[in-house]
Amino acid sequence: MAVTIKDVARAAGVSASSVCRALAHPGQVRPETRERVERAVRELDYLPNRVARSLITGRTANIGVVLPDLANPFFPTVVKAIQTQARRFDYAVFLSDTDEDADLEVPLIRAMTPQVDGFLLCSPRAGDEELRSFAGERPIVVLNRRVTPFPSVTADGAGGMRQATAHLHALGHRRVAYVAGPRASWSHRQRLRGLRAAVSSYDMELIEIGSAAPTVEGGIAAADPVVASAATAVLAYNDLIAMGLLNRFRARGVAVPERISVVGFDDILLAGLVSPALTTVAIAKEQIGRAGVDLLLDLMSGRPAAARRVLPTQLIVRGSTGPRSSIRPSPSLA
Amino acid sequence: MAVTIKDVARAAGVSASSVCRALAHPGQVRPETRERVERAVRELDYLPNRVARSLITGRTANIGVVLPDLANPFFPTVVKAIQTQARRFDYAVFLSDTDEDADLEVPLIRAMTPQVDGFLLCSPRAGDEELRSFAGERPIVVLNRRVTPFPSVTADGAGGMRQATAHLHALGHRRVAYVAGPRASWSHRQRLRGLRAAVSSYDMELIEIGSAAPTVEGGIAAADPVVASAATAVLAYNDLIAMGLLNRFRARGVAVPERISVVGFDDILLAGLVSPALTTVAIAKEQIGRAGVDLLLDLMSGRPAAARRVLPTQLIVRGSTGPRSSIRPSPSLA
DNA sequence: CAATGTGCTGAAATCGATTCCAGACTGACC
DNA sequence: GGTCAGTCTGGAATCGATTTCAGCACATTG
Repeated sequence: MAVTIKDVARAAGVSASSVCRALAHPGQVRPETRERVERAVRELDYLPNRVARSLITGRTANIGVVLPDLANPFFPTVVKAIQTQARRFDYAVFLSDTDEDADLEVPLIRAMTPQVDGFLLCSPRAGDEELRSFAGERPIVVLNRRVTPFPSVTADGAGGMRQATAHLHALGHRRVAYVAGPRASWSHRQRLRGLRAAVSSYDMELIEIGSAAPTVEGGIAAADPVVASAATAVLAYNDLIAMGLLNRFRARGVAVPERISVVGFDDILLAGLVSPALTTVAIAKEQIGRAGVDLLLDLMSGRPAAARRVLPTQLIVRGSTGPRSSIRPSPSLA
Repeated sequence: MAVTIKDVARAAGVSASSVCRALAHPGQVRPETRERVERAVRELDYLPNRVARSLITGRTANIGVVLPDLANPFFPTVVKAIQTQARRFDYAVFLSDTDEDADLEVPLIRAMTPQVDGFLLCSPRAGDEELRSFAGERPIVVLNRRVTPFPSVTADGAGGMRQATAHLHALGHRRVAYVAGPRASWSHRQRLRGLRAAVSSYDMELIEIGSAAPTVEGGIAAADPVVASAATAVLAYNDLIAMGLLNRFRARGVAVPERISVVGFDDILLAGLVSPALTTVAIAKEQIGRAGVDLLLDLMSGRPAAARRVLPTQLIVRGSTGPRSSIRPSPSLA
């Protein structure tokens, strides 16, 4: 059985109240008492039970993290940053993966509520209204999405798309395709908006290819429509889709970047290691996690912090993009 | 404020005890009482506070997961499987990333103890003795390592190395290098043992290259010593190291697989997408997570289950391995 | 020397849910 | 109609830690 405050009290010859005070408010007890308690704590290897404490103080020292898919390398990086920053302030992390199922989000959040002091919702898929229903309950910070009235941390997706479009335009591309991400994804909508604006400002043509699962498989499935579209460059909602495209292009003998240029988004760990290395828009994933924790801590300690942090994105040019038509498009295409 | 059992009791016109009974032991209350309670529960949207419950029942319905590095794609896959299986039995997951710091493991486990019913330790780095000190406390299942007296789920690393070695031998390789993983890693030691045995049974030569961090950077750093060793094939502790090798080899113009064959371990998500695609030993990562949860559930419900599950591994041959010396080793090498 | 104040301490209440126990009520049976 | 068994309910205790409150001991001051 675990050591409780009573065991310490008995060992130190004082009451439980004094043990508690000695640990939580050392100034309120006599030095001698404090020493006896400290000795007993050391001897018994006592660690206060956070669960019991949380019933009184209402503070669990846990934060809940909800995200759509841990298999997408984007999220582990964010979670790791969250972990690291949370630990610095003595918070532990409760994790829930919804497997891209929007309907699972609300019940999961509800179930976690009593065990956490606040939530970091990473790229939540549930509707705005559903999320808003939690507004009164616990502090919530939303990552990679904006939902009034919650503070949020997002990346400048539109800016990233602008950079990518400028890059492709400079390489001579005039007809580009976009492989869309999940419709429920705010990031997707934001990126698409930015892309449309950039494309039209350059007077380029944009072909939007269905909604793909944000996975390698989604990219593989989208590859053939992309080729059929006769675009000379393709932007993917994220790196996994882009890698799926690369994979299918290679299998079909569609040369990258000679026949078609490919741009990803996120700059996940292995984006630079595929071949050709993936040109992509980098997001400061660690910063998102860190900033999210910071905002949440502000919120939980009552500071206002109704902020919206937008982090810059940065185009990383690698081998998967090149000048248009080093090779002529295949004749079968208009 | 959240709805408590008292609110429900008041709304239903019964005592808190009856509310509790109506929900937990429906047979013990009159049907009419049960209905009134159920109606009140629905109207108030009441959800029992798991934290408070756990103080009495000693059951938190949480399981703790501790792992060394979420940035290694191997672990998110395992964690996702754990999540999925845990949710099926109504358990939530507490996650802790130790950042490969063995000294962090013990305090983290201790801190989590009161909030979880049991632990899944993934590839723990702490010493056997330290881990054993938790033997009395909470049920523990160890993944990717064996520590008496805990049940464990491991992959057959030695078998995987045997398959990989046979593959390389069949391709004509006689002098192979191994890029070691973290010394504290049980998997590393197990794989090395299997590799040594296999290599000597084939009468091949083995060059062991220092201990590398199990990351892309670790692989990049190990690449030059590998080239200098004049081995015609290299096995890496894991896929990340292997990818680092591929990356550095390409940068140096060392052709893969012509000049040197590369074999990874784990078969992480993107192993098949790099170029050349990585030959690697696949581990049933999802099965490890699932089996771990199953074992832990057995343990937590008092069933004995002092089992050691060993899952098979499977060599996946891709483009990074080929016949020896399609190109002669460079003359600078013996 | 009494009155007032200060510093510490322990008992008791609290958090929310659960469980044990005693008592109330119903129905059956003699 | 009275007794007994059985069913159901509410009150109280419990889990472990925290906090409030009252009281004790000692010191200071008039």
